[in-house]
Amino acid sequence: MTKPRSRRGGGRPTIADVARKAGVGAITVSRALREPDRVSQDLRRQIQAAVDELGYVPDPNARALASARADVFGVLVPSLTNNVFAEVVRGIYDSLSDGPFRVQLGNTHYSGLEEERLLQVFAPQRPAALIVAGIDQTPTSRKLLESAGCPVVQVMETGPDPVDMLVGFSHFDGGRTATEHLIEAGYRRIGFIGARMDPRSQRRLAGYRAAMEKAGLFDPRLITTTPLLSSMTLGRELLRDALAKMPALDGVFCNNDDIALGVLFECHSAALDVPKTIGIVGFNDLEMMQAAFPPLTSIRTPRYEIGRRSVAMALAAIAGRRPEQRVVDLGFELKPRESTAR
Amino acid sequence: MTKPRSRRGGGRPTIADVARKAGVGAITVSRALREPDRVSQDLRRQIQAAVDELGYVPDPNARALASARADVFGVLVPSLTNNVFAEVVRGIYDSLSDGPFRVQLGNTHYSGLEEERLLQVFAPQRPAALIVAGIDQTPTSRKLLESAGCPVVQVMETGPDPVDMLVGFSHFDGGRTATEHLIEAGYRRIGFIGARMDPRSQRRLAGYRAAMEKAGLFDPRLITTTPLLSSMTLGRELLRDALAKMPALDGVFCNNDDIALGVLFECHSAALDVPKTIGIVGFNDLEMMQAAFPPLTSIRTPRYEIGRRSVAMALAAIAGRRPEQRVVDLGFELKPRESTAR
DNA sequence: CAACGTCATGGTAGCGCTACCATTTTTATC
DNA sequence: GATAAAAATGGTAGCGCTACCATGACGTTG
Repeated sequence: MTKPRSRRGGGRPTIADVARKAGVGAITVSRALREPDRVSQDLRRQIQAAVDELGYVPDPNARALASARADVFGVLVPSLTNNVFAEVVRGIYDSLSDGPFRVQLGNTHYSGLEEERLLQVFAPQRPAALIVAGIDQTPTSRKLLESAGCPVVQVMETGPDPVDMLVGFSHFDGGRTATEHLIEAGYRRIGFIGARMDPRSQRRLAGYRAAMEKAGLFDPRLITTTPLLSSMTLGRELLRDALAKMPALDGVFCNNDDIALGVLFECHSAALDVPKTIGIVGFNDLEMMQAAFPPLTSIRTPRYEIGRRSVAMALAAIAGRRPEQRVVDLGFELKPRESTAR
Repeated sequence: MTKPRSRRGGGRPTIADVARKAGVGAITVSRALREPDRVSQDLRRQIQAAVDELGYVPDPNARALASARADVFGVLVPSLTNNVFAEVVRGIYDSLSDGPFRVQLGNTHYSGLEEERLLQVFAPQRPAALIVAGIDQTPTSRKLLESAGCPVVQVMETGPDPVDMLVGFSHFDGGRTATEHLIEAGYRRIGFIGARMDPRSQRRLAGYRAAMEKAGLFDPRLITTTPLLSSMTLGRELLRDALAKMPALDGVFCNNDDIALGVLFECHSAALDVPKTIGIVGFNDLEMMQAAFPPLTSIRTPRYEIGRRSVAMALAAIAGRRPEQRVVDLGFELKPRESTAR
């Protein structure tokens, strides 16, 4: 009969059990697991054997309490269903899956207040790092991030004044490039169609406007937006609205690919030839763009790579090797396809 | 000058600080926060005032260690980018956002081994509940779930033998209903097109087969599948394959909506009239189905509701009110649209 | 009004781990 | 071979919280 376990806990082996079995001190077991280099090879082997035999797994809660640091990456994104963020999150998970870190994901619903609330929930956990989407945090959120006491990576955009580190690309340049492409292809009355005009969409719109003004083509009536959440159905509706205002429209730069696909379907439905009568450009270049008929031109954005890179930067900072480059611009790529091949 | 803080910890106020300020014992503060009913109104007020003044937030790690139970829901899904699971996850988050629970999300990549690994990571945290997608766990995973010591909800499917609780719908019936709809609409040489044939897709295929056999229409050459991850591009390719094998194909039931949309584009590209020449049915009824041209028939599945319901059941079980109904079938709904309106 | 139960509150002792410091052992240096 | 420096190991004392049990104040019952 074994000594009865203490009343609490689930009877799983603890570090003390391992230490006893291996004939060493508990602290040595702890070190062997976390900093193997600091323990002699002999003991390391003994300890590993004891760990394997007992099936010992460290308790992350106890570890977090004792070290005042949890092996958790806090991640805040505005949406879980938007494919764009889903891929960033996937990049983060893939980069973290073979290490000791867990992911704590929060959904801000594009709301600054919700972001504040979530940061307040995350902070007491003392996460190892924080990854947040966007650079438009409220002052409160920014303070919370600055005082989090861990590496912080803002993602999706570039900008001048990161809280700590920053990985993304320029939405302004993306919008401008897309619009210039339409202009070069010979389109003239080019509309902007956008839903859920979050800050990044606003910057794409600004890029659109810059390109249009430079070409002497700008007209405010070319812009059709809504604060509603983006969807393909909305893309169809918005194109109808745009055509009602501007029947002579001959091209559209869409806020994102969902809208673009809706626009394409509306063109089919109204028997408007793409690309002859109307040219279409989307944004993000989701997989569906090249599968569409006709294939749709879009701006490919490095979403997955942003996820991977943000983790790499955070891990480097945790390891004390803060990257010299605190702002990383991963760029984007115009993918011209039939929808703008006049 | 205040008494210097202990060397560790970040200097945030602890429960002892609150207790001192409120003039009560620490345990009473703990109770006031967790079970307000067991503390007199007077003390409750005093304590609340002290909490507010100090800005006290309980340390979740310490709490988890002391109570051998973390306020964490472990959630395992096969994919983060598949919109279907994204909506389940969104339902889970929305149901949990105003309570004390955090979410720990794991991506199994449709792999049983990965699922085992993740369960082994989750278990030591002593989560409050586990939500896992599917009913086809490996024996090891099943044992891990059974011995997790917390409510377990399997989601997305119905089935006879849940680990604990189960919320979903019948994929077999869904596949059969979709196929019967095509048959009733007058289609005869109805193909099945599917990618990434996970267990749920297999059951939809079985439903398709049952309907086809019952109508005397089954032919194995009508089935075109691939283990590759599903995408719209793949939908286009698979329809080409299917037509190469069976040029007389006059309808397709697609594994999921991505494939269906790819099939639609391929039809446009090959100038095949939908629904006259070919009828198309998808599965899940993502938003894009009704926005497509022509709008695509699909089987609407209660993804968001599955997420909500699974949390509701888990919370009830945590509160000691285990639902009498351990298996909940949320059903599905055929959404007939133009793509099958011959 | 004694005996008992119930309610409100508090003290003590951990939960399982690691930071900090002390001690011992080994290695490098002259 | 003495001395300093570095490496390896361990003991102690918490981290901040809650389970468990004890206490005292009240109300209820016959």
